[in-house]
Amino acid sequence: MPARKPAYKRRSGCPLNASVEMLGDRWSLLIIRDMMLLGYRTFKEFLNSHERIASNILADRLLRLENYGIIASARDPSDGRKQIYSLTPKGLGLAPVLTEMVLWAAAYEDTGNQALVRLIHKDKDGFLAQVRKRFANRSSPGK
Amino acid sequence: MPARKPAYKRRSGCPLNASVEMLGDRWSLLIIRDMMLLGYRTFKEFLNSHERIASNILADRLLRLENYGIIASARDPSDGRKQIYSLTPKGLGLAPVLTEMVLWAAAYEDTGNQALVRLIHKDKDGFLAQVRKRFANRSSPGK
DNA sequence: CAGGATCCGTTTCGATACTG
DNA sequence: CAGTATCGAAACGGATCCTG
Repeated sequence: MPARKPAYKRRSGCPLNASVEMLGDRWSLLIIRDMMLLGYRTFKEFLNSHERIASNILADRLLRLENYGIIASARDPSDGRKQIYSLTPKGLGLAPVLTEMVLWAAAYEDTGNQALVRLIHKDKDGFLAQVRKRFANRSSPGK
Repeated sequence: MPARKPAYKRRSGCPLNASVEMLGDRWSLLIIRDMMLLGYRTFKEFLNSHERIASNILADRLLRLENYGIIASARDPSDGRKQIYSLTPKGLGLAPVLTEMVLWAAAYEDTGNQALVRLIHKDKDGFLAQVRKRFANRSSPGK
C-alpha cells in the first residue's frame, strides 16, 4: 500500500482543510494519542494496543504522518531491528487539539478515563506543559 | 446509503475513541466548520460550497451527525421545501476543538484565512464567546 | 427547484497470511 | 520486529433520477 494521496481534490486555503487532510481518518489521531499520552514508540506497541489496527493500515498511516512531518522515525541504536517513532514539534503541537477533543468527549459522551479528564480540567496548561516536557527529555514514555 | 455503523469494532472508554468515531472522516468536521464559521444551514449550501462533497455522502454525513446529536434538522417554516440544519449544544461544544485545529494548521501549514487566525490569536476566548452568541440568537449567519 | 435516493465503477479498508 | 501481499468487503464519488 503506497503512501496515499487522496483521490478527491480539495480547495486549499480554507481553514481546517489542511488539518482534515492530514488527520481526517479513523486512525491518525489515535496513533498520535498513543504517542503523546501513552508514550508508545514502536510498530508493535501500536499494533497490539488500543483498537486493533491492521498492520498494513498502520504502516500506511505511519508513513503518511511522517510525510506530513507530524512524526519522525529512526532506527533504535541498541536494537537494529527496532524502529522508533517519535513526535516532531509539529506533532507535539497537536496537544491542544487532542486535549480539547478529550474534554469534549468527556462532556458529552465518553465515560472512560475520568482521571485524565479531571487532570486536564484542573490544570489544562499544566497538563500541556507536562506533555511537552516529557518529549523535551526525549523518550521517557511515562507509563 | 444507510446511516453508517462502522464495521470495525472499537474499544470504548479510551480517550478520543468516541470523538474519532464521530468525527474521524473527511467530511464531518468540514460540515461543522461550515455551520459554525460560515453560518451554512441548508443542504444546498453545503453541497455547492467548499470541497464539492457528493450529495449522497452529504446526506449520509448529515444523518450521521444528527444521530450523534451534533446537529439537528427542522423544516423551514417559511419554505416547506427547505430543511434547516443547526448545531446542537453538543455540536457547538466542538468550537474549541476547531479553534485549536485552525491555530495548529496556521502555525505549521495553511497560509489561507489569516484574518481569522489573527482574530483567534488575539482573543481566543472572545472568539469562542462570539460563536456561541451567534447561535444563541439563532441563525444570524454572520457571513 | 430543494433535498435526497439510486446506480455503478473506483478507491480504500481491514483481516490474515506471509517475508526480510 | 517491522513491515508486504493478497483479496473480499466496505466506502467513496460522480452522475443521474426521483419526489414534493
